Amino acid sequence: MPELPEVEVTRLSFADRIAGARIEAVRLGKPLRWPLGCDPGTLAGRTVRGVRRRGKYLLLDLDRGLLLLHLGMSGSLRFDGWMPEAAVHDHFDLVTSRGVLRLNDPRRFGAVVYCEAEDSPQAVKLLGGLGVEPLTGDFDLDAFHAGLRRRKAPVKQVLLSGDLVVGVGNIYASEALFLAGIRPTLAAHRISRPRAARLRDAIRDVLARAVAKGGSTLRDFSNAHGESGYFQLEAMVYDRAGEPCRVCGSPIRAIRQGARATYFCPVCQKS
DNA sequence: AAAAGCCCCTGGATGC
DNA sequence: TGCATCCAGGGGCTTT
Repeated sequence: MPELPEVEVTRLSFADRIAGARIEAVRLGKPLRWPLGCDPGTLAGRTVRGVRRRGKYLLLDLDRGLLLLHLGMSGSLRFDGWMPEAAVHDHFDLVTSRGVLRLNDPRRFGAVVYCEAEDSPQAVKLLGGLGVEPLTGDFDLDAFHAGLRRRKAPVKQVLLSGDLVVGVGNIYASEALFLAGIRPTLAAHRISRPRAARLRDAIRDVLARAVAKGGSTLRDFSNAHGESGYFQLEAMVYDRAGEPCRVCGSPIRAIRQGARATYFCPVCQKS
């Protein structure tokens, strides 16, 4: 479900409220993708310093150690002073002095992992191979173009892999490639420098606009306040197979790349 | 090193 | 109405 915009919108919706909170208890539901990695009881008494994001991971900094949170395909967080009894898909509660942070995740591809430090083996295994953050000054054109040039896979797959640039998932990969006028099947190494520049700008643009719209709510995404996003209404191609291109009117085409749907306009994205 | 497949899991939509 | 099949916003791991 959640790509960079949804994760960032989630972060923004509770980071200020949870900063400074004292952890009182941890409640676990059904197992998530990985075990917590520590005795839940040992977290009581620690303080949440703040919340950062790296790619699609959220990092809850504690006064000692940190919690890595991932929302997988179907996860969402809530943070509230009052929380109802845990329901079927509520699998993690962080009970704090300022409220309960709850992870709801029907498919359980998400995870909450405790690490002693950001350079601990567990943290490095999960975060170490990640590409650059697209919304910072680190998203350098030279490095991006050089990265594309050494990959022969279709550019859509390279964007999804997350080892060049992070946070671009299945919705925003299709959207960014449309904005850049690039066919998703084009081998990454065949992208010229000017087109790489266009693609970089398109990625930044679509992600930033999606954050501003509260992310995309396709079926059930909501931020930690329970509010939906609206960017799906502005999608140019995603989930619009057969519908007219918003620029040229041609029917949007859907194909399959690596078992995942890709959408593009055959006219606006000639190559 | 890079690419392709597999797999984790549940629920909703579709088709017979 | 019931049941089978396919699909879904991710990504780590194993195999080529």
